[in-house]
Amino acid sequence: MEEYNHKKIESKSQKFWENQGLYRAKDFAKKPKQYILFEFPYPSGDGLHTGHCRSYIALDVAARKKRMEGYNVLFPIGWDAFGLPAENYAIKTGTHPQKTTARNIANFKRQFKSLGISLDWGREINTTDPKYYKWTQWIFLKLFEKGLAYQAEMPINWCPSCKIGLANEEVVSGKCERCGAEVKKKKLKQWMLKITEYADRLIDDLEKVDYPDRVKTQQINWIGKSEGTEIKFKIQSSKQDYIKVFTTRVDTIFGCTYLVAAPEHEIIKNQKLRIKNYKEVKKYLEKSRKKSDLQRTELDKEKTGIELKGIKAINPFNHLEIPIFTADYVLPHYGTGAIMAVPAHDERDFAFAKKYNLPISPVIQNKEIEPKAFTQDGVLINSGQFDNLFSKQARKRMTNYARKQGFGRETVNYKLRDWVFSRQHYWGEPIPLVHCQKCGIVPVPYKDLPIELPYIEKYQPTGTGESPLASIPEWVNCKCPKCGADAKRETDTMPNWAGSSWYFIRYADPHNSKALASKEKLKYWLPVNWYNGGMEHTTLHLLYSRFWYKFLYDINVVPQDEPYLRRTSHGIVLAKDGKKMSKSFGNVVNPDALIEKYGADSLRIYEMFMGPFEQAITWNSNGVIGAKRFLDKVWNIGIVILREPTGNARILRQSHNDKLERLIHQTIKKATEDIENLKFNTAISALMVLVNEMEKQKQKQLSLCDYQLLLKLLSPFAPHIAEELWHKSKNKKSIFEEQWPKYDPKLIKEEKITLVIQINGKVRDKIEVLADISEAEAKKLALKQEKVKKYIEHKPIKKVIFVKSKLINIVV
RNA sequence: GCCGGAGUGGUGAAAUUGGCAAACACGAUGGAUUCAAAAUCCAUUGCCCGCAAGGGCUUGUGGGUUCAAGUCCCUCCUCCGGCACCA
Repeated sequence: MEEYNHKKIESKSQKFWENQGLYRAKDFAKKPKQYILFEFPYPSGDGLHTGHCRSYIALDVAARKKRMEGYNVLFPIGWDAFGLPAENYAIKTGTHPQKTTARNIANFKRQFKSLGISLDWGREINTTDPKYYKWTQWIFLKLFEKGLAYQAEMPINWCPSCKIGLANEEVVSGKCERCGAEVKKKKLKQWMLKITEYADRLIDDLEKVDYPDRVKTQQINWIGKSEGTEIKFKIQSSKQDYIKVFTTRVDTIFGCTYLVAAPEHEIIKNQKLRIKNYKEVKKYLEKSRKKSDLQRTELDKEKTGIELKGIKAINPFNHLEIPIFTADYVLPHYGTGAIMAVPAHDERDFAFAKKYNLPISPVIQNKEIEPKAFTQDGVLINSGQFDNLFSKQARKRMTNYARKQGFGRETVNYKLRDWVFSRQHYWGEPIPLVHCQKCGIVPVPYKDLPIELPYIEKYQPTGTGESPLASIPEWVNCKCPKCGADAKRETDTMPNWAGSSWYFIRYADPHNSKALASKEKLKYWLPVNWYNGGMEHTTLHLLYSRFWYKFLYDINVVPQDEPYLRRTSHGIVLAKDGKKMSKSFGNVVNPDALIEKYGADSLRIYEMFMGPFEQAITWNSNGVIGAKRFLDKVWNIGIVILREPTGNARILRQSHNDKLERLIHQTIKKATEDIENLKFNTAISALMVLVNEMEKQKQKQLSLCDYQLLLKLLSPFAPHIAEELWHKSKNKKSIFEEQWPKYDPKLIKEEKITLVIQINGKVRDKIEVLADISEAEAKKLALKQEKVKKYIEHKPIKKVIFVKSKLINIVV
């Protein structure tokens, strides 16, 4: 057996494909279209690692198969190239992000090509290209025009020593990643997008699409719609002040023994003079201000809080005066920023009440509340006129009552918050707005787009929290588009998510300078048929892009209101140490060396064979050896077959021996279905079984027809070697212009099967029988078997269970 | 704390969805080939008892349903992923 020369073959096939232009998607072709998409990569300086490759290869397998099935396939790529690492690298080294990015893209491109991914390079896009971000800015202006973009004071992470705003990622346990200083919150005016306006549609329309249940569940939970009641609690001996709470359990309100307000709640400021322990309260507020939301979350084991002494709230249902606390486990941006606490029927309240020795009064009948709160629905007690009602009914009546009395109403809350769209960074799309003293905020006219990022030499932060753009007067100073007076540009840029929220739309028509894409082309290509990406993007990117797509649908730009018909997600590839592959852990496996040593086809086969695609898996480079051996086998069978004179009867024969024919058709079925269902690993193992059988028969029974069928089935996985062997068997055209094989259901059926004989559910014997044997016959045969006789002896037969063409179970 | 997913040989895993547990690979051991090695080929490879024929056990734990459970139901344990304490 000889090894095939993968280096020679792979570069030869790659050149052939490039010359043929095989993977270029044709606009408006008559064939049915198929739009296959993976999340476009951020071109980092580390290049691709074997973890990235897995999902690209998987979609490439799908794309290649779809082409052979007669589809006009769009399989595009681009670069999500704005981002923090390039900017930080620029601050450190002075190298312009544009240069770094170009260098990284060239490296990624080389790697994609060396893997043999069948991308349409004619549609490559780059989010940092002004021709592209012109349309990102255009979409922002449309959002602004429709009132979906607004400004609000929002806190950012602020490092007082670096004098720079930090991303969450740059804050490591409350400290600045670079200098270690304590990170503070700093309030800044930020641009926000009203994604909450789309919350209901983002939930409801999930019904229209084919996403895995776990993805749908995550999105629904993230949006977190909950219907409940808002109740006003008056402050005792205060005319105007009150605290509004939101609750889904208004039925338990008679058990409310205290209120908790978020540290940011205005009541603390408003009642400052009456709060007797204000000094201590202030200390608590300062402490909690230093914590991120995440830290507040992490500290759940030790719930902290402090009573606002001197003021009391009045429960409007039973007029009891109850204490008010502030605690940082209550977040300011959910609901009303304050809660009513019912320790008897809420676990968190229960723990808090125990810690601070607060009364616990049950209002649901006959339920144990020790040692744990009873949190389910039940029949009300100690609730005045609402006694004996069941929770569900009580919620309705009590909400109605509150509305009539004017201290409450039915309301809906979402966990989802509006999208903070401003970044104080250089390397992002400039927000196309102008601040004019006279006219206020003025949008840049559409004809003046794009507002290009100026090319700068210094990336140092300004120290004021503004983006580095603020320190370029030539760029900042401009004329107001409305009145012509001196004005200043907005210096905030957009987040990374902006460009990635609509890139798949641009692939339909990437060079259009008149529109983000032409209507006709959008109609032809959209929506995306199959979108694969990581679970880590299920709640942010996926939701943001669905939001933008719906908005673009509303303003009549795109033809549907859902962008992706089918979403799948790959499991991450862990490094040998069981951790995520990451440069900081130093555990990254680069595909280049593996391609050099074993070839791209072997790497591809292993990546697909290593385990179930949707499950996380640990990388092991040794596995590539098995894949290489498999391909060597395919190569060597080919050598034997192709050496035979073409006139040879055996070689020409269409039909061969029955066993092989059956196996071939079974393999076609398995491979076809498995690829569609992301079961690449079992598709390959089926191919291995077929190849092992062909190997045995290569000298006698195997025909060229059989072998070519194998090559077609193998071609999506190992395209280079399949193409080469296809050409060796006197074909001029590409194997990818061939039809995907079809199986004959009649030929799949086994004639004979092994029938399992069980006695009392234990396997005792096996017999070869015709596949369609009847129960009576099977029973007769089974009872004749020596072993069976031995186990039955003289015991009476109680029952016989017969599963057609599988087993017979005799119960004695 | 909440949500989601998963626990099967030395390793990655498979199991037609309730019907022969361990397919297909990696690794290991023995043999062939070789001056030698690599590569390749052949054989063995879940565990226990047994010289053998053969028998028993086995899918994180404990229980249940069933003629039959890796698969369904309940208990507990462990690991992975996500998170913005969702009131």
